[in-house]
Amino acid sequence: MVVTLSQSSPATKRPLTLRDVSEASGVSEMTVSRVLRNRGDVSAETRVKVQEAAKRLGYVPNKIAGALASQRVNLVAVIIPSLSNMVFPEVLTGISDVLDDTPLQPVVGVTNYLPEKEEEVLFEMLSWRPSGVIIAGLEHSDASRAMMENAGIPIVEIMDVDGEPIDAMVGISHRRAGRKMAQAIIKAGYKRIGFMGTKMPLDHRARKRFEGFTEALAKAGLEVADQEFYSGGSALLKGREMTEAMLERTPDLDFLYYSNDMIGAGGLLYCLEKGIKVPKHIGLAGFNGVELLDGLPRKLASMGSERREIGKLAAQIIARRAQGEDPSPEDRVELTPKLKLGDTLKRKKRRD
Amino acid sequence: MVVTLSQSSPATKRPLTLRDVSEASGVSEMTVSRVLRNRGDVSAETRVKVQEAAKRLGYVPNKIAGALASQRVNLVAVIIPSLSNMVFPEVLTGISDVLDDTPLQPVVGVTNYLPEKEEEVLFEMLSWRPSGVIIAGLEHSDASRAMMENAGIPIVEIMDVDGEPIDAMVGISHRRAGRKMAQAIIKAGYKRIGFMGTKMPLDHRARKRFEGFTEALAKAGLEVADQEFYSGGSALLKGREMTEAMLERTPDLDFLYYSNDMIGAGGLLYCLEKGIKVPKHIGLAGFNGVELLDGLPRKLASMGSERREIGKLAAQIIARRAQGEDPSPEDRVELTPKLKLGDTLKRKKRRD
DNA sequence: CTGGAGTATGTTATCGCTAACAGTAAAGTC
DNA sequence: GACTTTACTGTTAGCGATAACATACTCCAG
Repeated sequence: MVVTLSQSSPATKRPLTLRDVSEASGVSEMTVSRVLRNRGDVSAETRVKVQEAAKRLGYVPNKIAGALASQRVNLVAVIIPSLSNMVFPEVLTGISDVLDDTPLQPVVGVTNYLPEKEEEVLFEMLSWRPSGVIIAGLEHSDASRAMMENAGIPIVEIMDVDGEPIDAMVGISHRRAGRKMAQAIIKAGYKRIGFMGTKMPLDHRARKRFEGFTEALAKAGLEVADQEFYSGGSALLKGREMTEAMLERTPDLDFLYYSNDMIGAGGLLYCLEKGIKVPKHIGLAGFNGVELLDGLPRKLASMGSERREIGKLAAQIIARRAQGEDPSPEDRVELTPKLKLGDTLKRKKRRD
Repeated sequence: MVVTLSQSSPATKRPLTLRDVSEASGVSEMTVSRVLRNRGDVSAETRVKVQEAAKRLGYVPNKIAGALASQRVNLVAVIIPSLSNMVFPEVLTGISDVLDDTPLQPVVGVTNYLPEKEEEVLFEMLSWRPSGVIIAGLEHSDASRAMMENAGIPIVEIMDVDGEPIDAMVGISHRRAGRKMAQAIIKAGYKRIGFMGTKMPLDHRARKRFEGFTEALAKAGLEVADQEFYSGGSALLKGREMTEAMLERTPDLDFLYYSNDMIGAGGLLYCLEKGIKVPKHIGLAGFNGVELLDGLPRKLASMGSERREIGKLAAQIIARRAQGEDPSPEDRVELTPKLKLGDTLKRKKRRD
């Protein structure tokens, strides 16, 4: 039933090598190599001859061998905690945008927020001798740090700037972001504030936001009136459920701060459904400024985390270094997250 | 300010090789190699000695060299159209789940739905001589097909089964899925049906669903009463906007079929907001069965696309083949998408 | 105490490609 | 016309690991 139409396949199962192309086109392997990499002088005539032969045979160069011989690997290791949080694919997009204009290629590794897994992935990646590493976060195991310090390649730690980087760094201050949001909330006159977020032992950025948040509240003589943490599951649903539970438990809350937009959106939908007046009766805010929010009935207050830009800048640093540029102080960049009040945070001071 | 505590680094910038470990531990390179790969007989004594030296020096093996020498590369190329559509990260999760228990490692390439880009990515990936390829879709350029046919490695085409695979295949029939949804809609008694989806020249699966859908409608003497296509932007917002536009243009519609859940959710939120009675006045359905739906005020009718399972099965095929197993007819798997009526599709026949 | 079967190591020859260096012939320079 | 320079092509020697094949040394059976 299945018709196998094999290409002008050389019958032999052995994959093609430079030698095959060399023989087919009557020049040396070296010349073939030069044509295929477009490097060095080759006469137009032989160039065509070789290209034809390569195409006809269906030759695919062996980068393994090429990399070993040239001591150059055009890969950039990108290590992130997760793919299911849309934030990271967006960083990747930024990285790709930049690397697409260079010979470099991103290779992604996922750690699931586990330091041991990060160590593993890092080791695995470094063993391919990439041209650089882009890795989320500033917190790493000792072994991971050591590996990166000794790798002799550019390392860019992204997303976060609250800490000391190994080499380069591009991100925002999550502590500052938390503070800024707290200040906006306070300024709007809210007083009884609830917090919802992920269980944070390993999500350092969420933790730092929370710390900054409580710190700024404290400065204003306030504290978080209730809090709840979740892990796993559908974030939108969790946001809804946690909001319900919290409002039941602590009915006098007048503001809910969510550690990410997804649970924030769940909370918002819940409030709208229950007819709770937002932002008058209860104010809401999330974090990240995800695109999804644009489609909600009401715009959730949030703070952009600049992830696309972070990806771009990180990739640019790697690209520059790969071109031989030296490390510079400009390789440590702090971006400023933009506060968006949306429709869920009052704009003027509450008259009370 | 920065304290650089460099490992007992050998001062030299030159990366470590097997020889360094060999010298440090007083045995041959071969023995070191054996210890590090845990292969062949080595005395417990030397094993420890070598491991210590390797750790002390911070040695990271060079897989480039290893792969070249052993002619084995434990990478699996995974080629998908996009990362921003949550569907694909979920497939990746399935793949990782399985490959984590093997020595194999996924490497992801993204094509942005462009055949030329697919060709590029494929070429790039194959030049690393991976142990297998998992690629979305059955439609590829001639050059891409040729490359895969000649690569001499297992190829698993995923997501779709409406077509002839190069080698293995795991997916659902999108044509059938479209038909099935149409039948459910017809059975529920809806008659004036609108369709919204992505611009489809290159999204073959969306196209097939639409074809199956219209085909089944035709069989019942119906046709799509209105349709609209979008591209780019926030899907949730697009869903909202398109729904508004369509209901304005064709007010007598009684059902809206969305080619994915995200725009469906946007449409649902719009309808709820406008007080349109769902599913009585208007029925709604999407496609994919994404987790997000769980958090919506009303559950959107949808059809699961089994993507996690697809990823798993595909990875299992590659893993088996990598172990030397021969191709088998079981390597072509059609999964059955499950229809979920949710709260937006009437359950009984309309009395009219 | 000789031989065969293990263990535990070392040696040698690639793997497929590229850097570096060597030609060789044609063209340009003074 | 001898001497560079330029344009092209080839030769040689690795890159850093592993496969495959030695080579020692045990240990024990017969």
